[in-house]
Amino acid sequence: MPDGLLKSSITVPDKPALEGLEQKWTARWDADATYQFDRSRPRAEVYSVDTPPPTVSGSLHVGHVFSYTHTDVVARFQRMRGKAVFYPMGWDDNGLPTERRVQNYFGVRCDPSLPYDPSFVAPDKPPKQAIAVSRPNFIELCARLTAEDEKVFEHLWRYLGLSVDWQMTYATIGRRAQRISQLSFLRLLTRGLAYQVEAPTLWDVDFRTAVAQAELEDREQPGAYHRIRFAAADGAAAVGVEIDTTRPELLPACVALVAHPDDERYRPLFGTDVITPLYGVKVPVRAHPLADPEKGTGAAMICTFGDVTDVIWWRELGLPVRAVIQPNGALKPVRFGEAGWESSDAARAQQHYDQVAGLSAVKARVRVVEQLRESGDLLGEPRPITHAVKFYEKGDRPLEILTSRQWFINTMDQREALLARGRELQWHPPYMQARFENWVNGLAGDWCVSRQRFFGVPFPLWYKVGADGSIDYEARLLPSEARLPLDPSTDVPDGYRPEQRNQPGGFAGDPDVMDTWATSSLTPQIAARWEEDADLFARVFPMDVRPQAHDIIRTWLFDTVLRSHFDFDALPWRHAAISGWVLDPDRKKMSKSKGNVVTPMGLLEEHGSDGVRYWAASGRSGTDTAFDPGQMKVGRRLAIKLLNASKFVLANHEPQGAVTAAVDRGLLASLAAIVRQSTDDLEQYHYTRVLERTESFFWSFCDDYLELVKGRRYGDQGAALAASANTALLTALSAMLRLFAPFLPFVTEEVWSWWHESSIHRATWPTAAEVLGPGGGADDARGIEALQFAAAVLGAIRKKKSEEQRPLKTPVAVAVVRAPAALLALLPDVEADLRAAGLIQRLETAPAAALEVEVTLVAAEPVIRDPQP
RNA sequence: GGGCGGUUAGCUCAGUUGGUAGAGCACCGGCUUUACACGCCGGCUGUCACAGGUUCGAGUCCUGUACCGCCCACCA
Repeated sequence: MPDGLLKSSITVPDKPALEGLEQKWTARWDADATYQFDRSRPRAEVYSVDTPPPTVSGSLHVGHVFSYTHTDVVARFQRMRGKAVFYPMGWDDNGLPTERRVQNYFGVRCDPSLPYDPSFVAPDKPPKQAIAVSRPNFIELCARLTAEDEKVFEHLWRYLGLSVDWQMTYATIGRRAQRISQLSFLRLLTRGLAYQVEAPTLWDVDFRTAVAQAELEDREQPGAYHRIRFAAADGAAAVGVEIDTTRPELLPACVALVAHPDDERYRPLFGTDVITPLYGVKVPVRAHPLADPEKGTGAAMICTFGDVTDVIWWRELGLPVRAVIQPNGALKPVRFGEAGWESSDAARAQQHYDQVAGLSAVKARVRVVEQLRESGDLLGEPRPITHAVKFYEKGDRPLEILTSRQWFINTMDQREALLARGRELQWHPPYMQARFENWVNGLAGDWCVSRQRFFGVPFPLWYKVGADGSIDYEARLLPSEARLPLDPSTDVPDGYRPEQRNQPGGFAGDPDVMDTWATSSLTPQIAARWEEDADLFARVFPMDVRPQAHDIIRTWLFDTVLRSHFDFDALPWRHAAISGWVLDPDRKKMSKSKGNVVTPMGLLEEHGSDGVRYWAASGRSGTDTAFDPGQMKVGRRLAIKLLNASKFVLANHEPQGAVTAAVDRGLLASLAAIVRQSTDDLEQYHYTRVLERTESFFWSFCDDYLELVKGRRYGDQGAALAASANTALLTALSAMLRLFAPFLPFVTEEVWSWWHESSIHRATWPTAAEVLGPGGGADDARGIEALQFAAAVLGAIRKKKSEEQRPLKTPVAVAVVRAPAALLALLPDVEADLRAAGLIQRLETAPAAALEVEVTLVAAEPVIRDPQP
């Protein structure tokens, strides 16, 4: 029984309505475990989804509703195709956004040096002065707040009708995610694919943490070129070098000047030394091909570190480090004259520097410029410019580059292998693969995965502390995998006692947490319960699809491919379904402020979940889509129409019998073709076409077919032909509802329940053979033509009535159908239906080259109007 | 500077191997038609961005240009 269990009798409400369907059916689906994953099925019969875990510290906006609907449509289709759908839901509650939200919400700040206070209770209202709490206390607050957020999210997802298995949830800060993150990391470490190194690192001075290349963004900022003179070291006054810089405050960090090897202006100076203004520090003039003769004066100041190019020069020219920026962004104290800070006039240098030490970069810049002006080393006035500056995407101040000890995961060596993985993956739409290749080809360094933050997955290891109390980072103490997850700030390495923490001869925990992407990149492993539930893992991994938006191809998609490549030497999924964004009507990305005005729940309540899903499903893979409440209204109308048309079809379903009438066969044959195309399209993630075609078919079903068979189904042409109509109606309705079910889960379930015991979402996806029934295909081409012919004649009659502004129930005195002989030959098949539907009293035919219908209406009754006063 | 998409009706968009330009919305007109007034019927609307080329024939294929959007790189 493809349709599921039939009820013993059909019950149709008098006035079917959409109101309340969301509550009614979400409760039923939950009670019936309609979307529960059947884990008895082998991998070949499973369709598994690597659902994107939304960031719970943010709020859900229209874009989420949009893209999650796409995934749900495909998941529902696969379920109806007979697959056991593994459709988990994760919550991304790990990382900086949560930290910030918790700080503001509770009025606390994390101080990792404090001990855990089990009796700590957060105040009702956040105090003005933030309360310092320990890392475990802080994490408890994070967990508490995210748990509340997750409830709100889950409610919205259920209301939207996502067919998620709510037994299968995870959180990126949860125990499982921590264990898997740590496990994968330890294995990478053992294989030499993760390593720790002290090196220049991108650094956010507000969050005081390292960040990764993938988390950068450019912002246009005002700045200025300052031309500064460096005197020659040997005192030859005529010789000096002028440079342009936008960061004069880094002058004390200058370690060399650089120009292009072929630049004739500077060739004589290569190998000589110059003296920094203000500080009198001797720095060499060097040659490097990355220096651009066209920029500024052609010579540049190399500082440790002003930008990424400085790092390259520093490394390739073997220059020393002379760092001045501290982790908090302020200039650190420096003693001129000491090693590394030798000066030709240490007292003068110190006097200048003391005025900027402790200042932020921006304030120091102002002061340094004043000093340069006073000393006469600033040539001309600063020339204002606007230039792009690198920011951490969540940060407020430009990134600095600091030398620090960080963990990295090897990526640069894997480029070729990753490009091959990208080609192996099936992208929807295919052109999104180019984004991936672009990113891989543009990688500038290995992935920095350590963050100097608190609410994240800790690195699961310790270091030995030497007899002198210093940490020996080479002497790592690694736990056994069985101990994971663990927190080295509270857990103790094997063979040590808690009192030995941070003591000479004892141990110290790694202080950092992992980049949130280092955990998110393991979502397939987390959802599939890697190394915990081997049976489940084998049934769902590698997964079938990763749905996600295009802006995080460089992060989430790339990182996940990388981790799976390392952990399994395989792709984590076969398909990547890339969704677009929701745009404001003015074509800008839907802004957060606007997203908050138009809340998803408000939209769902106003237009109905089916109406909103209808709009969402009109957005093709990869294509940005305009926010359009008009389409939601259209979707809602479609849902209402489904209720009413279904009511009509089911109102009179007896007798049933063989489908023999031409238009009936034509209807089912057309529908069979749609079923075939829809199945193919959905297999290829082309869901928009399926909705369009099905909708278009459904409207012509209502407008033409229903009108044509209205009389016959009640027995006007005898029981056999009534049976033909009723069977065709019921067959078509059943198939259409199932075609609509992935898109409009609520209204289709409601209608289905009028005559079925079980859920439409567990029903079998329709097939062409089922729709055509026994003997299908015999006369179907003729049937399709007959139906189209009849609809065309009916349309001509309506047009005439409309033109003459007469009611549609006006009888037709004479209808002359002129058409080619082949068409006219179909007339006997449809004549009775046509006469009834068009109220045609006399039907004549004549041969003609093209179809043309001449309609003469019966004379109108004289209209008697009351005389106007 | 490199890459990727886009440009079709007032708006949002389809257009699948090249064969007379489509849908919905909006707009206009009409209709109480026992499934639906949360409805029904009908109508109006186009130099398919521009310029070349291939072809009997181009929205569709090729070349170039312009504009819009996104990604990346450079940013002394």
